[in-house]
Amino acid sequence: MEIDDRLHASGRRMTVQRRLVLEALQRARHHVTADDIATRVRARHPQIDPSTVYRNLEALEELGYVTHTHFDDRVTRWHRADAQRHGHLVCRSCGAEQEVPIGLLEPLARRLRDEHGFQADLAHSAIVGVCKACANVSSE
Amino acid sequence: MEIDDRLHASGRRMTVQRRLVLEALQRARHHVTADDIATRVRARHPQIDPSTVYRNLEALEELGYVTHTHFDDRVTRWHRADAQRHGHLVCRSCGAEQEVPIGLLEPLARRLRDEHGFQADLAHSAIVGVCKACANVSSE
DNA sequence: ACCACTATTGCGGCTCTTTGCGATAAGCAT
DNA sequence: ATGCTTATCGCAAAGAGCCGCAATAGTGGT
Repeated sequence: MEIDDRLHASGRRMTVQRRLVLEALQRARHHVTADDIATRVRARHPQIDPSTVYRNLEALEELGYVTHTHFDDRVTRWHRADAQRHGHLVCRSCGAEQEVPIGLLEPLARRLRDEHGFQADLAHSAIVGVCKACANVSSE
Repeated sequence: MEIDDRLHASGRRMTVQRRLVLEALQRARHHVTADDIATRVRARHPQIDPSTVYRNLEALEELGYVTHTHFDDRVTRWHRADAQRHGHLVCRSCGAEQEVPIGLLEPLARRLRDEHGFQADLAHSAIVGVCKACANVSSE
């Protein structure tokens, strides 16, 4: 189903602003912040308010078209929902980011579901820790 | 080792402000926001600036005396580092919070360590998902 | 007790994000 | 095309957190 139809089906409207946010997200490969998007959109259309970008990301997320992930610097990053789902590892020492297959996180998700009835979304927040490189340095 | 000594050993000083932040954290049982602390401290000592509280929490964290955890709302919560470590489950639908024993998260941490050399701190960010109650409601 | 050194503070200001509100403009019916 | 309803927008302001800077005050040495 087309984006426009999905918007309409949920009682929303397609606006110029909405389309621009969407396009910016299409072009962005991965993990961009709302501020990034706002900056890109405003580069060509300065009259568009940042808050509009934030609100549109939210709307598009409710529609299931985009998703956000929390990284450690408490910055939210957005990407298209059709991208391959994956977990994120972030090093608290050097900031390096690494992606891991979602399957790796599955066992924990299953256990939380079985033992607590909790349907965890383990890709929603990055996993913070110390990466291999930094661990080696600090143990020398 | 006493807090004062640890401070000195790291080239820091013990100040009135530092002590007040520390005391506020002692009294607070769990998971308070920096703003909570600031408000409590400022109730009796209005001249203490909020930014000082933020800086002190950071300093005390580097010392290993306090820790912070990210919940799903973008507010960071702090607690004493000597408290029992545990994971957090947060429902994205109703906001309910639940604690789970850290042991539950261990298998994943071990796997990340073994397969990626990554020392994960799985208690650092809350795990977001849908709690049992909300899952039941939405499936009815 | 006094000094010098510098960690820390309070203040002002700035960034990123969210929210309230009146104005604007999609999308539907006529 | 025209009007109506109301989703959405732009703007202003607030909230959370951070940072630079000049003034203040712990600390260790004399």
